[in-house]
Amino acid sequence: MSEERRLEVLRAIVEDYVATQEPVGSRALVERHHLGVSPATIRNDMATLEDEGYITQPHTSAGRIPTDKGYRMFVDRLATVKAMSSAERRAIETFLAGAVDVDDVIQRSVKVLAQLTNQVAIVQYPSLTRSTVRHIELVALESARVLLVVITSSGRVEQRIVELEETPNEELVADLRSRIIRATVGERLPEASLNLAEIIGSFAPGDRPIVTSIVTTLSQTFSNERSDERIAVGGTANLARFGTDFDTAIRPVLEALEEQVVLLKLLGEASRPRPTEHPRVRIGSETGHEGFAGTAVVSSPYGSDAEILATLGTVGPTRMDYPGTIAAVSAVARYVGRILADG
Amino acid sequence: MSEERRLEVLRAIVEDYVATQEPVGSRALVERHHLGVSPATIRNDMATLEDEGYITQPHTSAGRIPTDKGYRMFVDRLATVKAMSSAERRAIETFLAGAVDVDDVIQRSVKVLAQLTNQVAIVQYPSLTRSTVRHIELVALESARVLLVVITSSGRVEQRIVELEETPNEELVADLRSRIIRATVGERLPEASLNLAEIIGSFAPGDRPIVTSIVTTLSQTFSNERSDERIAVGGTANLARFGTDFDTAIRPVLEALEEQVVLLKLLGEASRPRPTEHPRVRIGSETGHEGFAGTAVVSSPYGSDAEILATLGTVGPTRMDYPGTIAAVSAVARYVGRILADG
DNA sequence: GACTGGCACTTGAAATCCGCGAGTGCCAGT
DNA sequence: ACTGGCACTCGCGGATTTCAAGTGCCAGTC
Repeated sequence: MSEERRLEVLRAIVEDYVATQEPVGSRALVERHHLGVSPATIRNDMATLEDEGYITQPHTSAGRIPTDKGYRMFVDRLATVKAMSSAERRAIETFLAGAVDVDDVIQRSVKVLAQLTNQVAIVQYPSLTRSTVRHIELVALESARVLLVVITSSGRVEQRIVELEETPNEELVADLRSRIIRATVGERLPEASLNLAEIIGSFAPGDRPIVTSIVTTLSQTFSNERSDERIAVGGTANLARFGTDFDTAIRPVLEALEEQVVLLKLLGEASRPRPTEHPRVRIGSETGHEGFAGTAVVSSPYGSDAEILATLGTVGPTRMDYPGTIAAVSAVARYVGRILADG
Repeated sequence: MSEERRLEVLRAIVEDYVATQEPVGSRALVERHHLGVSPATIRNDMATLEDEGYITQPHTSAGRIPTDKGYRMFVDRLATVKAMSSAERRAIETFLAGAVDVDDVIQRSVKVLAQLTNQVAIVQYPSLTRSTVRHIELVALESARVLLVVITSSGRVEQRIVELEETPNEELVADLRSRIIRATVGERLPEASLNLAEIIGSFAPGDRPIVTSIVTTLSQTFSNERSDERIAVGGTANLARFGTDFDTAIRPVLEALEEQVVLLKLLGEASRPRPTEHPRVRIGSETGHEGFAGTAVVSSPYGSDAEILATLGTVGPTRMDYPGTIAAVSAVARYVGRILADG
């Protein structure tokens, strides 16, 4: 029996199972896919595939369903790339282009990704640590308060209000402002943070207290882990597709979706390994998260050629349309990256 | 048979049903609550209560469960207020006080509210239209771009970048900045928006194009509906409590949670009617949203004494712990209001 | 008149049983 | 290497039964 046909059978099983959600038997297989052989032959192939761990039967008298290993094989070697239609591409592009600010871009990305894939979509906000400083503004407010505004290359704006001991005079603020700008604009945030430390020394000792508290607050803002953690989630209504048993299938995912830490782990590792062309796919236990049996994550970094801003992706049942999902994630990542890179 | 005892029975039924999630029969009732009468007597009361529409039986041979009308009666006249323990109050307060910015306050509120109530929590961001302008800053960026930053009384910061035809000179920007500040600071956003319109005329015709595009962008920002629509949702894993049937019980709620419009309607109407001390409770059809049968919303406006900033609340099954939920919503609203009012 | 004990009746939920059919593995034959 | 045939397995759906919780009502008591 040929290795080649056996893989063809595996592909057929995955496709049918994804389409019907039901275990697929040898008869149905030959009927729907014109493999030129009889059911009995297929049965032999299936037995071998089962021995090799690619498929399994839920119970003796049922058809086969793919295992995680089976899906893995499908994704790696069998799936044919399914490009988005140009109409779809244009729809995504114009929908995203209509956004008014970064927040809006992210919101729209989540929405469009959820709709395209019929899955749960998650989009990480552009990372701060990976962006550069575009501009910084100091604004003296009433009663010894100063507002700090930081604009990053990705268009994100962070602000912070500093409470001072005494109201600083205008020249000091102006001076400080221009020095800060000189020291940080164009730098990546971690470097900018370092440069800031040196500024303090250049001021008269009398001004030090004020300068120090402003600079340290700014520095904290640059290295703020929390703001790296922002993530938007959408399409949770699609959780229905995960299965009927709430407690084993749906609940764990819902809980994970509320734990940014978990989400970040799921997304964060997407960018690291071999820089694949395609989005990264993790199936079942590959997600490294228990309760995610039966769940697969498709994720892709986004950004410009020069820098990766963050990651986005979808979470769905392992029995998903991989080619379609991969295409959608990939397309959305491309457009979001393009839009946010321009600012 | 006394009216008084009948209401006592209703209260007992609600409490037991909320606790056990199971229809409650006459025997169980007399056992758990020391009403000094026999099951038979209770049965008579129950028959009457059923005639009056406060309770119903799912099927003939089962116990009774409260109807929406029954819950309504319970909430209005039977529920005893359950204050939060001072430990709980302190926990809420310190947790919320740890927030670094408005965004963080909202995130934390959602989290704490969801945890306290074991329900889905929703918190609306402070409304723009109801706040006043605290400060406005214009910053000339590179290449004919100007950054607008608006700080509102509630601490929210909105920013927008304007692309101009040509780079404005510094004096113009400074002049415009001070006039804008004079015209808007301290005003509510809608009024500020009106005042802005008058500014344009006071500039030399040559400067009009630049002034106009800046001012109109600002004006749009003030009246931006979208930013009023921001809502944070949390505790969706608690949806499990809604019931076991995903499609009829959980799905509709999940879908509603993704539709800000719906959420806003649910929350938005909380502030309008008779200004009750307590949070507003809407039960089942009272939510005015189909698919919300079996669902109740507890919501409360928050803000300072002077102004209402926005609304927050929880969504849960009608069989919820009303006293506890009301207390939690009320407490969180109070603390969030206090924190955001200070800025 | 209000309450109670007793009793016949209803009815859904859980347990049990059964037949059907899809699907399998294996074997002998081409 | 493939195929047709066949005996076998076994879960699912439907029907049937049992069980017990709960009710409504009535006659009797305080």
